[in-house]
Amino acid sequence: MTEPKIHSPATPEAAKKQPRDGKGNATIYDIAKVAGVNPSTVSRALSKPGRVSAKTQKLIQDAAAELNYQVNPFARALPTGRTNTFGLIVADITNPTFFDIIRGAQTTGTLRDYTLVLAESAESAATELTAARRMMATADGLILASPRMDDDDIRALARDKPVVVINREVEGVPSVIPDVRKGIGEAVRSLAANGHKRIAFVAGPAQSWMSARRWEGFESACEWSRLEAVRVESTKPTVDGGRQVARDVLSTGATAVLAYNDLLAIGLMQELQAGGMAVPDQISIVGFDDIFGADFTTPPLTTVRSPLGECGAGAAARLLDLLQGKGNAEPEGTLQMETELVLRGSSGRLLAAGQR
Amino acid sequence: MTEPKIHSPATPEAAKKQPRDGKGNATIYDIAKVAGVNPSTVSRALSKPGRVSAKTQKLIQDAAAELNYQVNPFARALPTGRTNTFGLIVADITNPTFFDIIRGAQTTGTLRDYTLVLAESAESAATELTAARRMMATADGLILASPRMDDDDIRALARDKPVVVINREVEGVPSVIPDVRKGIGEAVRSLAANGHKRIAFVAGPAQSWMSARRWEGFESACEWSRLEAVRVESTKPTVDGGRQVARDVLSTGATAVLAYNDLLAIGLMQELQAGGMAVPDQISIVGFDDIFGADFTTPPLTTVRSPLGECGAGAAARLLDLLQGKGNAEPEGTLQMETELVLRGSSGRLLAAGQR
DNA sequence: CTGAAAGCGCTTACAG
DNA sequence: CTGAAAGCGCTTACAG
Repeated sequence: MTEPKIHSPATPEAAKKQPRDGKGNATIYDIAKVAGVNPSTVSRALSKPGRVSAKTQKLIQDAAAELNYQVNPFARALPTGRTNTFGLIVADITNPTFFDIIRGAQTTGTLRDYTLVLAESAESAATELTAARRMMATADGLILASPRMDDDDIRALARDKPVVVINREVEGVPSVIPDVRKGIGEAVRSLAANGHKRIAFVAGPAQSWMSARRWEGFESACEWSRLEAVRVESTKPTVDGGRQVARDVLSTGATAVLAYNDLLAIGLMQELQAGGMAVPDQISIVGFDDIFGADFTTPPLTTVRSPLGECGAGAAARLLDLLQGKGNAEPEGTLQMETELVLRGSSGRLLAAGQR
Repeated sequence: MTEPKIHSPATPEAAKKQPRDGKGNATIYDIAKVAGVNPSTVSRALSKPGRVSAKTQKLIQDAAAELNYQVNPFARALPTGRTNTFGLIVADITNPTFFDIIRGAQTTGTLRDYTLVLAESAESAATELTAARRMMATADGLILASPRMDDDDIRALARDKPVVVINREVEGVPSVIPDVRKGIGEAVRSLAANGHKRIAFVAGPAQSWMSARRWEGFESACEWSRLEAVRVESTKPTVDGGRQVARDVLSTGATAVLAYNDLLAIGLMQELQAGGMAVPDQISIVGFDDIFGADFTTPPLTTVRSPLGECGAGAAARLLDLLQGKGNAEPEGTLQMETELVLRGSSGRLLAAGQR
């Protein structure tokens, strides 16, 4: 009988890796050999400290350090099904609204030893769903920021693995949203205090969940302050959309306007100024979100700040709680983050013609 | 003899997963059963089409579709060591300079069936190295955008797996950088054509590789156009840093200034305007990068556009070529992307006092 | 072209 | 507390 042939079909890659830095990647078997224990003991020592005697623990730790051991995440993921990874899908990676959300999620993820995987839907519900499914295969859970897909798709995903939604409420799925009331209330009261009587809201996309909330908040705040609220539709929530809506805003006779978002507000302000109007002397403009660059304008934009970073961080915390079995108390509620008015130069008292 | 006991230690997770959506996750074994072939044939059909007869291929494809099969990326990664994942580390996730880089990398990654994993170094070389090592464990390769760590650390990483650097040149490591010459040349010629004689460069961080390149380009462009080039140091490359440097800029007597980046340019413009100066009538200001918001200012900022999106896309393409064994031709060279002047309102002809 | 088998590097229920 | 063993779901060299 000859020696048994050892197949090592998966080894060509390993063979390529070996020479890379002289010592290749150590495995728990290498550690076991050095420490003189069984590989399963090494596994226990490394993955759940406390289940192993202090002495062996140290032996193993030292061996691991000596060999410069790094766990192989795939090998770990295969039997457990967990990857310590969570996904975040945003509608548009170049939209500043999402920057702080990304950072917030990233930061709390890293703090809790989770890695963030980011994808973008390019504002398409179909792309979003594809990306989500793809992520579901590898990530432990998912955060959807301002998702475009419909509630049923979101619920279907949530049936598979934990999902947290930002900027939207979906029945049965936990969510984190900015509570617009406080910020809008402050904005409207500030305008009222400056003598404005009729103020306009420039709405966002018709299907936007958030735009509807903001309009509601606006209406009720105006009612409360006894101001006349008028509504103007925009074509798209961008700087360009803001420019296009300027005529309509003017024709309402409103002396102050709250825009669905900062981009609209900035475009509107640019167009009005180009037409010779003075901001805020002739018209006050208030944005929404306090995105990066909101203070680049002249005058800098007054805006209702959305706590986007906190939303991202809150969503991540929520998701990780779910993954780690905490927070069973209120797994499906909505977490509300407070908004606040950031008073800058684009809003103020109306000046009579003679004062200008 | 009793029935052999079957240990299934790794199954509690699977058991938890099963009920989730009624049918659990199908494996190649399930497909094999349905299609009536061996699992290894399924594997071949799914991972390298063409190695299997057309008939079996179809059989397998249909079974996979019917079972709604999704590969398990971890199971695939374990024997092959590949994950179809690449990492991108940026210094600051809220710095708009990186937005387009991220998007560019993301887009070409998705196109080539790779997933982007994003991390942030928070401007710290140490954090950056930690994040990089961590990513190296799971990703197939790495892109470093404006890395803060030193050349040796980068080379050490590159010894392990393919690495591509953006916005910096590191000997022995492939890189993608904007070629500043064309854009700066255009900017300086434009200023010269508008009658400026002495122009200032507001430098970025002393250790910044890019700032040094931009200053060099500025100097030689000025020499070519026979303009006097003066240099002003800034404390930090932010809007605030721009404000602080205004006095120094004024004291040089320059009538135009090119700033290391748009943030500095915007801060500088705000401070000068606040001091009563007219831009561009009394002083022209040109930024660098064309970040989001550069056109929010009044006047909108003239700037040298860096093709950041293309840099991200180019770096990703380069990395994936490396991973897929292409591009052996020039594995270590520098890929240069062209810059260009974006002429907006903040630069122009100097007006004599009487004309203002 | 296809089957049978070994192996990737971990984790964990089962016995001591 | 620790060892021996099975299993996670794939891939691929080896034989037909």
